[in-house]
Amino acid sequence: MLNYFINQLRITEEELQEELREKSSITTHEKGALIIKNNEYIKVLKIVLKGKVRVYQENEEREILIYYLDALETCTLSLSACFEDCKSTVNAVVEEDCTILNIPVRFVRDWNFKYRSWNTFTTNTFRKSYNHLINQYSNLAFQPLKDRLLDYLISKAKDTIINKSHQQLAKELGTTREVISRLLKKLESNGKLNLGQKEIQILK
Amino acid sequence: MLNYFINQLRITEEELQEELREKSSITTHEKGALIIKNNEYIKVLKIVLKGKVRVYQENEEREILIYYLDALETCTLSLSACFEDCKSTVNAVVEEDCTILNIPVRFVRDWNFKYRSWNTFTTNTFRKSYNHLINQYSNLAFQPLKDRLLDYLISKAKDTIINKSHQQLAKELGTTREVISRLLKKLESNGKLNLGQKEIQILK
DNA sequence: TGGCTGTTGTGCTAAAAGTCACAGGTATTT
DNA sequence: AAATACCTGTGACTTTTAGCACAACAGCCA
Repeated sequence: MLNYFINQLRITEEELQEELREKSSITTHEKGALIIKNNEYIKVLKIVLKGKVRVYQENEEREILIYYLDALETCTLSLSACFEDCKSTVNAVVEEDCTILNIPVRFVRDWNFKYRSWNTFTTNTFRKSYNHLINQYSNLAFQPLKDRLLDYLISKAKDTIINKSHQQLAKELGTTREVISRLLKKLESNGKLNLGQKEIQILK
Repeated sequence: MLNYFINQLRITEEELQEELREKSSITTHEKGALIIKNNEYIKVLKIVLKGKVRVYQENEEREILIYYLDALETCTLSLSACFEDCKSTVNAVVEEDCTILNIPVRFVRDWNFKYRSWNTFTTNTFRKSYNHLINQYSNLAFQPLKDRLLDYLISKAKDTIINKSHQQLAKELGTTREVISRLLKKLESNGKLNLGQKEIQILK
């Protein structure tokens, strides 16, 4: 499992491979587990080896999705915290049973200048996340909810089907259930999708 | 001017100081100049030494502010582009006459692993920008325009006065002029501010 | 002075999004 | 089968934001 990570990230330095084996730990978590909590100190960098994690902010009754972590992705906010002790401003919950690589923050910082492949990894993580977030931000600013909803469904559909309740969608898009239900109905009558019980099928 | 930058960023490596002197150039721009254009290739990293620059995205008639660059701040999107050739997705316009340090992208990338102080600089730039953007994003998602407007005015006020037209504010917040005019009137009658011609005074 | 441009105020209307209330459906558990 | 929890649909209403139209005023300059 760790070797998979080392290969995928092209970590060629023997010494870093050794450090990773020694200093990191691997944990598994079941769907629904809360693995990062708002306002708690971040002590380890979490990298998803397998499964899926949802990272979101909450505000009273509302939530908004920040990003999903898929296999081989890293929580950028934790990465950021590695360079300066700070508390988390987000929550992370397991969406699909997952295996996680945990690296104590002090090593992450040290390795950044010590190993070239690690430096590439952290830089790329920041870059990708930053670009992704800019897109999210500008969609939120410019696009009506209806469009954001459809885009979101398309991006999340595995082979055209999404198995999420309206309530879940509402939370991820930062709105309320009724609004989503109505928009979905409208999209259905426009022939964009079919609605079922906890199932949405994108057409075409 | 360059020495000021070198000092402020604690660039202690003699060799890097030398490279900076050799390879970067300094340019000056007047208020209103467009120094980064959407959809053009990014060839140099721009660091503001003096003055102020506004970075924004546009979408037909609307705009939305991404960030302001003040003295010693760096355009994070250009920094990101240094690690992979790509086009700009934003515009940058000079708000206050400014002096800019330009560093060709290839050096920025090379220095990242060569000089520790440069590595610290790029990492911190990413971190700060990422955190800032997360905040912007979550404000946009959770706060009504009225609150975002007031927060924005407070953050932009030099000694309680802002000299911007309603139209400008509307653009920076991604909305329209009439909406801003009305919200400002409401804030005025709630005793939060005083309105004048191209002048807003925050009270208390 | 008069014309031009940019700025601000505001009435009216509409669209988008959110809130409340309630009805009926489905799935699971006991 | 009954109870429970979740899920979906929808009417009626409010609030927020947007769009159009037009009036008034300020600042500049020819």
